[in-house]
Order: sequence, then structure tokens, then C-alpha cells
Amino acid sequence: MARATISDVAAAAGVSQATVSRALRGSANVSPATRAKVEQAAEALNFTLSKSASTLASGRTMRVLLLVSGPLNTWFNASVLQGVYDVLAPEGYDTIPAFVTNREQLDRFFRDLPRDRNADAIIITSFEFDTALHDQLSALGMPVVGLNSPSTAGFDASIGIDNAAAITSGVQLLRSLGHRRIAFVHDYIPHDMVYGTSTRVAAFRTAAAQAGYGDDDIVMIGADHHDTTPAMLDATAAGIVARLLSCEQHPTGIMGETDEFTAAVYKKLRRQHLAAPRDFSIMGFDDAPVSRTLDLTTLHQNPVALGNAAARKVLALLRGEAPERTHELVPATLVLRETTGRAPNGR
Amino acid sequence: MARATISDVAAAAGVSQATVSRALRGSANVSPATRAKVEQAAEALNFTLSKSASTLASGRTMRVLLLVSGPLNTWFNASVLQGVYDVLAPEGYDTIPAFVTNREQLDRFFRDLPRDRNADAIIITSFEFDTALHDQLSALGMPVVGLNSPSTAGFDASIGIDNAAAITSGVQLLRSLGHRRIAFVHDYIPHDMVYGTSTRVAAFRTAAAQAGYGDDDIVMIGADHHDTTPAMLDATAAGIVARLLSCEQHPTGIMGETDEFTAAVYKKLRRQHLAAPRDFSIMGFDDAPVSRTLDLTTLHQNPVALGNAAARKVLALLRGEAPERTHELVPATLVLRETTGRAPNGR
DNA sequence: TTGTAGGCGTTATCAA
DNA sequence: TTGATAACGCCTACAA
Repeated sequence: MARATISDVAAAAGVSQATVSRALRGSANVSPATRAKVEQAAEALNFTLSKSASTLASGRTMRVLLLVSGPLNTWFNASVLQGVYDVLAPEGYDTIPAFVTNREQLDRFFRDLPRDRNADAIIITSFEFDTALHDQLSALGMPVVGLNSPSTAGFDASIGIDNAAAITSGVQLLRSLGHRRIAFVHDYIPHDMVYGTSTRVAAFRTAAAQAGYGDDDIVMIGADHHDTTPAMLDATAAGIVARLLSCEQHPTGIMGETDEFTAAVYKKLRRQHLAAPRDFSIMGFDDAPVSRTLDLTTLHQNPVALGNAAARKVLALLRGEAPERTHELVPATLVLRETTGRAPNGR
Repeated sequence: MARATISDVAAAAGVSQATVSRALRGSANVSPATRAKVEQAAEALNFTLSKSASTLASGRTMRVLLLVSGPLNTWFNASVLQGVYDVLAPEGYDTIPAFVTNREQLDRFFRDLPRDRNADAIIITSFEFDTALHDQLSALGMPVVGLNSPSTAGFDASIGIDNAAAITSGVQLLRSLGHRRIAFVHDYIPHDMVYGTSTRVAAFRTAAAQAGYGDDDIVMIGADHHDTTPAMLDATAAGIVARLLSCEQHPTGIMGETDEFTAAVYKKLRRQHLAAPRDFSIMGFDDAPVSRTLDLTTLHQNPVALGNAAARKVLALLRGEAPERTHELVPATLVLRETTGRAPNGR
């Protein structure tokens, strides 16, 4: 038997198609009796509304795009997806993941997007837009919400963690523990794209200065390219540790841009038979699973919650309401674990 | 300006709507000249086909469902999603993730699914179907492909790793290293659902027997409930280690059902100042990131590749072709790292 | 290779 | 509260 259509249900229930549509969507202005009749008929015919037909007729696609930077199978991105999904699914929206890993893909994505009215809104994670992108963005005609983007420019709403405040608390911790010289180790920073985490580098500089560290007391060491494989990350970490330890007076307090990156550095340090917090203190950022595994002190953020919040803002925007808070900044809090402690004597 | 429709393009290009449709979909039987004209007109009008309208008219949704067990933000599930996405996206298909964590949700998912013709195919990851589900499944009328499912029953095609062979190689390793007594530690096994990884438990029993281990030489220790949070996993691991070490002659060779679970156990063991491979050997399963972090010997599988393969089978099925291999079993190979070695003396 | 025209299954507007 | 009916934007025989 062919699938039932709305008119089959209408016939079975003895009402019009319009009434079936109203009843099944839980719309107001349907008498309880009628609604019950319709629901029964639909049930009997094993009928549900076709999403495609609804979409076409209403102009609403019931889909929201989630654009993340980098692969989907990272802790952060997957968690954001989970968070977005959790609030969107009950509302009947599909979450459609998409990702870009470099500028070229990003441009292509936006070039194709406006021509493609196949989503009602878009959530953009972890990177910023320059003017060019900004223009295309506004041409989209759909709500755009940012998640952990370096700035709020171009977004109808946004949610993100307060990187600067978090980094400051981390620096303060190291200072409290007596570390005279501190370092920040970070991943490659591409010139053509601004990532959410990139702001942490600048934040460290600022925080360190404010905490009283002189220029000679802070060292910044970055990777010179993106590390896509574990083996490459490993090599990069080795290089960074080499530079770290060959400073004439090496820093004893180390902060990393992300837990993953920090973990790689930490492992290399241990391979030199240096131990934390005996010989140095090290802390990551994110509170990703790897930080638990290694008992790494870190700065906690909750990407699932961020995803939830972003999705809620999308929902509000879609309803034509203003989100409770348009641009929201949530704290990332210090999680003390085993890799930080009093600075070694004599340093 | 309102969005252009296909008839605007037709008018601009001086052809019929049908020709525009054919040209834009890359269909055959369109002269290069006409195609060029159409493409130009579409470009000028910033036009692309509406997915919803196409779907409605053609009956094809260009969407495939990916049903995973457990949250999306696990290494395995996120990687499968990535893998599926990678091959489906270029073909114009959206990947729509969905997940269920228990039997009730699973039932609900399938109860709603047939009434909801909003996907062309479905990929089901990591669990099996009993007869009841099987029936609903075939009523779906769309291709169903399995990924790491315990059996191939009910699937039009499937891909998975050979758990039994992998477990066997692990057991052989422990035997070669001289471990007289071996243990298998595993997560909770619910009674109402069969997971892909559950088969590893039985596989261990079989492999151990075949390798010559007597009943007294193998110990199986499982969790008695699912551990959803890190803290709970931690507690469970503590209980397991307690049982492990309180055996009158405790096993020195340990295999775990998954890397994550194994890592939790390993950490607890270390907290007792036991070291691998000095005091015991331990190996995980999956080659998840945590196994690298801890230098854990493990059995490698590649969920991204599994996702790729599953998606390719979907594509073939959707084209009405038979996949190159309908039911495929790929090996999971032993990765030697630092946590396995010769059994301690005198054991 | 291209055009014609009916239909895909809803939603939304307007009356009743 | 309910019913007619005209969109919604494209696909696909079928015909030319």
C-alpha cells in the first residue's frame, strides 16, 4: 500500500485537509473532539506529515547548519554537536553538521551557502569573519549565531567563554605558586583565519604583564604549522620542549593553548625525566578528557553547554524573539589537578 | 529581491524549466551549449535548486540517517560520523545524526521512523536487532546498513571489525609473554540490548580456551551498570581493581573491552603502585586517543574508515547496485606499546 | 535534445 | 472552529 497522505487522513476523519494539518501540528483553534478524531485516523493510517512537503509549503526547512572548524571527531566539535542536537531535536529541527579546515574551504562554503536556502539558521563555531565574509553572511538572510568566536561582529547572537579572564586566572595561579618565569605554548596560528583559541595567545601576554611579569620573564613558543596527525603533534611538541629547555633560564610555569597540545608537551617534558609539579608546573585549557587522563591542571569549559546555549539562541531568533542574552560570555574556571604546584626552589 | 526560481532561470536562459532542471543536475541529454547557457543564467541570478522542492517532486530526500548508540561526542561515534560525512557530502547527501542510549529510546526511534519518510537510507552503528526490531526495519523500505553490529541479520549490507580474531591475537600475545592467568575487564552489559563491543566478552572466553587457558586461569570482571560520567567510571574501575587484586592468585595479563574502560582500570592499578609491564601487562581495544596518551598496547580499529565504507555501501544500495562486498569484516590489528611485556617472574 | 503539463503533499489565506 | 483553494518550486513522463 502506498503511504497515506494528508487527504487520506482527512477522508478517514471526515474533516478537511486543512484541519488535519492544524490538528497534527498542535496548532490552536482545533476543538479537542476534532483533534482526537484526526489523531486517531492518522494513527490508524500510520501517517505523519512529510517534512519535505511542509518545508516547501511553509518556507521553513526545520534544519539548522552547524559549521565547525576542523574535523567533527574532536572532543570539542563533537561535544558542541551533541549540545546543539540535544536542544534542537525535541523541537523538530535537524542538525546538519558541516566543517571546514582552512580558508579555502571556508570561502567555498559561504560562496555556496546563500544560493542554497536549505537551512533556517546557522551556528558557526570557533572562528571569526573578516569583512568579506561578513558581507556574505548578512546576505544570507538567516540567523547566524557564533560559538566561541573571537568577536561578536557579524553574528545575530553569540555565546563563548571568556578566554581572557580564564587565562588571567591561570597566570595568577602560576604567580601565586612562585613561578618567576612563565611560558605559553601554542599551536600554529594561520595568517588567513582567526580561530577562537588564537585569542588566548594575546590574552596570555596581557595577563602576564598585568601580573607583573617583565618581557624577559615570559616566553611564547608556537608551532610553525598545523599538526594533523598524532605523530606530527609529537614532533612539534619535541621541538617546543627543546626550545623551552634551552632557554638560558627556563620557565618553570607553563600554560598551553589547549589540553591536547599541552598534553603532548607534557609528555615530552616527562621523557626528559622532568616531573610536574616537582620540576615545573604545567596547565592546559579546555578540560578535555586527556587532561583528566593525565591529571593535568586546566581551565574548564563545557562545549556541550555551549552548544545548548547556541541552539537556544537559534530557537529564539527563529521565533522572532530576542534571545535572553544576545552576546553571552561564560567563565572558564580553573580546575586544580596534579601538574601544578609550588615553584622549585631557587628559581 | 525575492529568490529566483527555476522559471526565472528558464526565462533568462531562453529554455524550459525542464531543461534547467536537467542541466543543473548534471543529467545527461543536455547539449553543452545549453548547459552553459543555463549555468550562466543560474549564476547570474544566484540560483540553486531548492532541496525541499526537489525532494517533494522526486521522492528522494538526499538525506541519510546515522544512528549511533550512546552520545555523539565519543571518539568512536564522532569518528564514524566524520567518515560517513566525508563520502556522503560530495554526493550531495546530508548526514543526519541521531542517537539512542537505551532500549526505550531505540524502540521509540523505530516506532517513529517508518512514519517519517525523511531519509533515503539509514546506517546503524554498534548494536543489533532482535526480531521485533527486525520487522520494523524491513517495513522501512529503505536501505539499512550496519556498522560494527554483532550480526548481519536484518541489514542490507554491513561493515565491521573482526572482534573475535582481534581478541584472539591479544590473548596470544599475553600467552607468548608468559602470562599464566589472564583477565578480561568489561563494561556493563545490559540485558535488553546487544552492543557491538559486547561480543568481545564471549570472544575472550573462546580465545582463552583455545589458547590453552583453563577455567581457573581466566577471570572475567564486569561493571554492574553503565558509567556515564568520568567520576562513575573511576569508581567502577576502583571496584574492578579491588576484585582483580583480591583474587587468591591475581592475573598478570589483562585485556579490556575498550581503551577508555581499560585506561580507567590501568590508572587505578598504578595508584596501587603497580607498574606495567613490570608487575602486569594490560591492553585495551580500539586505539582511541587515550591509548596513545597512556602508551597503552591496544587493538587498532579505524572508525573513520568504517564510516567511509558504510557510506559507500549506502551509495551503492541507493543506486540500486550491490555493494562490492555486502557484509564485510575488517581486521583489528595489534598495536604494541608500553604496557605489555614479559610476565613477572614466578607467576 | 528539448518542451509541455500534471503532480508531489503540505501550508496559508480567505471565507463561511 | 472549519473548509476551499491557491500557492510552494521542482521533477518526470510523454510528446515533439
